[in-house]
Amino acid sequence: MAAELSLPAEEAADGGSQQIRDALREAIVERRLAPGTKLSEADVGKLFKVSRTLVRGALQALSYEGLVKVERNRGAFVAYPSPEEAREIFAARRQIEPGIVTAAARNAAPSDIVRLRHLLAEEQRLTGQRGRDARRAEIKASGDFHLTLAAIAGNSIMERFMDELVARSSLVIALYGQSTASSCGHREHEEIAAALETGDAEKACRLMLHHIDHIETDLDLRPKNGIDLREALAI
Amino acid sequence: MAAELSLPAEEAADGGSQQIRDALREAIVERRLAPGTKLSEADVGKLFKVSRTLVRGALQALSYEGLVKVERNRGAFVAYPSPEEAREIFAARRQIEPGIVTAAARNAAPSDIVRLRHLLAEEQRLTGQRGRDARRAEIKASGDFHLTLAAIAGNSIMERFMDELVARSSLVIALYGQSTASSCGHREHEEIAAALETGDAEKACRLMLHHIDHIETDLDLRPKNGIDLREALAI
DNA sequence: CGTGCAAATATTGTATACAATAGCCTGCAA
DNA sequence: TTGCAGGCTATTGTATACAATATTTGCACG
Repeated sequence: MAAELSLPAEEAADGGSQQIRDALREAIVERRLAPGTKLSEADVGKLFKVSRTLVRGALQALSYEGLVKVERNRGAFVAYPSPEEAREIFAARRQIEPGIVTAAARNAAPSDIVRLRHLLAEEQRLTGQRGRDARRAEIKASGDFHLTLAAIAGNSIMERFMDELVARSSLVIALYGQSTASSCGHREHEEIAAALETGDAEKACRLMLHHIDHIETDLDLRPKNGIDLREALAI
Repeated sequence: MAAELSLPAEEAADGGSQQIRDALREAIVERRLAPGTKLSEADVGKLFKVSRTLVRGALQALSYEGLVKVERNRGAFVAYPSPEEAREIFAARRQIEPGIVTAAARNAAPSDIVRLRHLLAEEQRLTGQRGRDARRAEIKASGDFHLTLAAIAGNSIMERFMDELVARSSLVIALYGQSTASSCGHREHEEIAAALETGDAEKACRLMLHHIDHIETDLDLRPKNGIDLREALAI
């Protein structure tokens, strides 16, 4: 019933709850777990061979970043963002990302540019491939571009905000994206990186805003009513 | 040992953990709980007459918004933001709040302006009073001004981000604020509200940035070494 | 055949019990 | 007196047990 969830067995210094959180998060962001999927505490616990206590902690954590919706006495579900939420997510990105790229343009060291270039190359490579796994990896790489920008910008708080927004965007695209093409225009990422390389913050900013617009334009934020039905039964 | 924590007994629809979280949050933001204070699970549990389970949930939640620091096998402490963190918090606010006021200027209905005016009046009233309680209430009112702006802006995600930033700012001011005067220049809030009332988004934006600058200028972000010492022993 | 109630089942909410780790205190030796 | 060693206590980490709440199933009745 539950999708396959690899447990990487990589132990961090923090509690085992963190590992569950990370595994679930990755599965959600990479869209292996569909929005609306129920995450039963007992089931997840059995998968990871831990008690419900730890699972609860992980689910609660994920609910704080909006990836999981917990309903009292009903359980946890992979978030199923409404069109309204989707709009808010992208509105938030439009408010936040210009500041990020501006700061990134100011801070970027040559090594940062290299890092970005590597990401873009990887993304490019994956674009050429076929198959579900390649698509997943591409989704991840595409998100990582934005997250790397946030890291370069050098404000860990903003970075965390972006983390949440990118993850939730992935859910939204999974639900409302219509173009068969990749999640994000890869070409636009390249242009942004180029602007950053030349230190042209203003241009990078503008490109980023266009980029976000393009992503959102590709969404079909419904009149669909099939969604509501499904939401009613799944959530 | 622990400061007095009122439990308002107001039951929300959500779990009892939420009430503990809210009570602790309020105590931290209003500076009744000093940064660095240890929050023992057993002690807090006894205060609220609940098991450690719920307390843990609350503490974990607070750690997600940066108000509490949880160290593995050591326990939870009221966050003790470093000067570096303080700078990041205000940098984030400078990146976020202009967008908020711009959106607020666009969205503000007359009733919103009324709400802001009420807040300002309350703030004004409290400024005139003396005593710790008045000071606490003033801190809260000052923060509420910024939060209300975020609410008016109409993006619940940005609102949550601001929630976190305002709360953490309160901690920073508690630690590094030096002016005996109130936390925030009250006068500046009034000017921002006035700009909003006339729909002058550009002006409101500019005033907000100045306002944030003023708050940060009032901080003494150390060469102090007493802080490090205290941090070493308390955290 | 459909509807509504009721017991049964399953799942979550909370508390408690047990395990593991950290910090402290005592006592001994140099 | 100082420094270290060892166990001792206190606190957190995790698992389990019990309680409360939803959901489902089955049956009776219209």
